[in-house]
Amino acid sequence: MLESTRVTVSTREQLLRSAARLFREQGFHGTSVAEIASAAGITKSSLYHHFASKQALLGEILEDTVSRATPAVEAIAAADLPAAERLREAARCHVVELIHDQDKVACFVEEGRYLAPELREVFVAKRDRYEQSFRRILADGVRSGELRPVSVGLASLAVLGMCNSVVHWYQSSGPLSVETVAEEFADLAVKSLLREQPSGGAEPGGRSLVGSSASGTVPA
Amino acid sequence: MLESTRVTVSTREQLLRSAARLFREQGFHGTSVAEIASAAGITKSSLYHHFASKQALLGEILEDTVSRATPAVEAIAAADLPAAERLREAARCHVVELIHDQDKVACFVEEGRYLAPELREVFVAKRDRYEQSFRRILADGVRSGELRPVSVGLASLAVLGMCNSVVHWYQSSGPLSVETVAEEFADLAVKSLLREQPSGGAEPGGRSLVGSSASGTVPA
DNA sequence: AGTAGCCGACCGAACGGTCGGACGGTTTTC
DNA sequence: GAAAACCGTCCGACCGTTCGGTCGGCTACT
Repeated sequence: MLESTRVTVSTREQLLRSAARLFREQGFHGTSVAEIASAAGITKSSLYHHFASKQALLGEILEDTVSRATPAVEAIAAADLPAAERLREAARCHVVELIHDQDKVACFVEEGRYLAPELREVFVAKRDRYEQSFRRILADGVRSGELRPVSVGLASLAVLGMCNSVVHWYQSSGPLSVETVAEEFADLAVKSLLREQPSGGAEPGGRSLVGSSASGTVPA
Repeated sequence: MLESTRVTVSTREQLLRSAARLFREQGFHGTSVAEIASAAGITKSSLYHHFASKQALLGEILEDTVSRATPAVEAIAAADLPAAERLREAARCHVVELIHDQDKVACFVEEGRYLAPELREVFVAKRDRYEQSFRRILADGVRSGELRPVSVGLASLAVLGMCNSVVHWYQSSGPLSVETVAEEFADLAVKSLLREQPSGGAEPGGRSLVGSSASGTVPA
C-alpha cells in the first residue's frame, strides 16, 4: 500500500486549501494564481505543475465538496425513518459538513457559478442531485401528511438557503459550537414544515439557547 | 419645477443599473469598467465623469438598496402588532423588495464584502441596522412568549439567510409570482418560530401551493 | 537516466484609471 | 444681437500594473 496517512499534507492538497480559503475571502476573480501559490509556499510556476488552470483548481474544490457531502445526505434521505426526522438529520448533517470544511463549501455555494461553461454543467448537475435528497424527504413528508402541504421545490430552496447562509457568518473562533448551530437550524427547518406541534406544552427544561442577541457578529 | 419624471433614465442611473446587473452576473472583480460603460452605451472614459471609481459605483448601488429597504422594515418592526404578524410582514416585505430590485440587492448580499475598507465599515453598519429590525421583532416575540425561546441572533440570521437565498434562484420570467414566494417564505419563517400552532386541526381548504417539484429551476 | 517538483524570466492581454481635448447648449459680456 | 466664456458630457489615446499562463532549466530522489 503506497503511502499511508501523512503528517504533512501534500502540496497539492495544500494548494486546494489555500485556494479555497482565498476564493472564499476575496472571490474567485479577486484572487490571483500567484497569491494561491504563495499561500501554499510555492511559486506560480510550480502551481501549474499540479493544476492545469485556475479553473481546474476551482473545479476540484467543488468536486471534493460534493463527493464528500452527497453520500451522507443520500443515505439519510433513504433511511427508514419519518420524514421529519430525516429532514432534521439531513439539515444537521448539511450544516455540520458545511462548517467542517467551510472554505471549500463556501466556494461551492458562492463561487461555483464562475466555473467555465463545460465544467459548470457538471457542477450544476451534481448540485441538483444533492438538493434532490432534500426534495425527496420533503415530498415524502407532504405525501404522508407528516409535513404541511407546501410547495416542495420552494420549501427545499428555503431550507437549503437558510442552512447555506451559515457559511457567511459562522466563525469557529466564536462562542457557538458546530452542534449548537446545526441543531438549532435543523430545528427551525423541521418546525417550519411540521404539520402539528408534537405536543401542546412541555419540552420541560429543554436547553433553550435563550437570549444573547449579538451571537453571530458578522464579519466582512 | 425643473424636469418632471423622465421617460429616459439619466445616464448615471443607467450606469448603476448596468453595473448592478453585471456585478450580479459576473461578480464585482469579474466585471470590467469598460463592460459597464459599454452596457450603458458610453465609453469607459465617460463613466469616470459620473463616478470616481469602480468602488464608488458599487458603494452607490449598496446605498440605494439600503436606503430604500430600511425605512420599510423599521416601520413594520415598530408597528403595534403581535410579533408574529410583524415577522410575517417584515419577511414578506424583505422578499418583495429583494425581487423588485434583484440586481442591486444581489450586489448588497453578495458583493458588499468587496467594498474597500473605509466604505465597508459604513456598509456593515447599515446592514446591521437593517438586521436589527428583525432581531427586535424576534426579541419581542420571545419575551412575550409568542415565539419559541430560541436564540434571537441565530434565528434572525436564519430567517434572513432563508429570505436572501431567493436572489440566487428567482427569475421573474418563471412561473412563480413575487407574492407567492414572499408569502410562502414569510409563512415558513413564522411557523418555524411560533410557539404553538394556531389551532389543532383545520385551516380548511387553504390555497396550498401543493406539489410541483421543479418549480425554481436554478440557473448559474 | 528518469522523473516529480520546483523556479526565474518572460509573454500578450486585460485591467483600473488619467488626460487633453471635442462637441453642443446655455450664460455672460460688450 | 453677436461674440466670448462657460459647462456638462463624452471620447480616443494612453499609462503603469497585474493578470493567467508558458517555457527552459535546475535540483533531488529513485
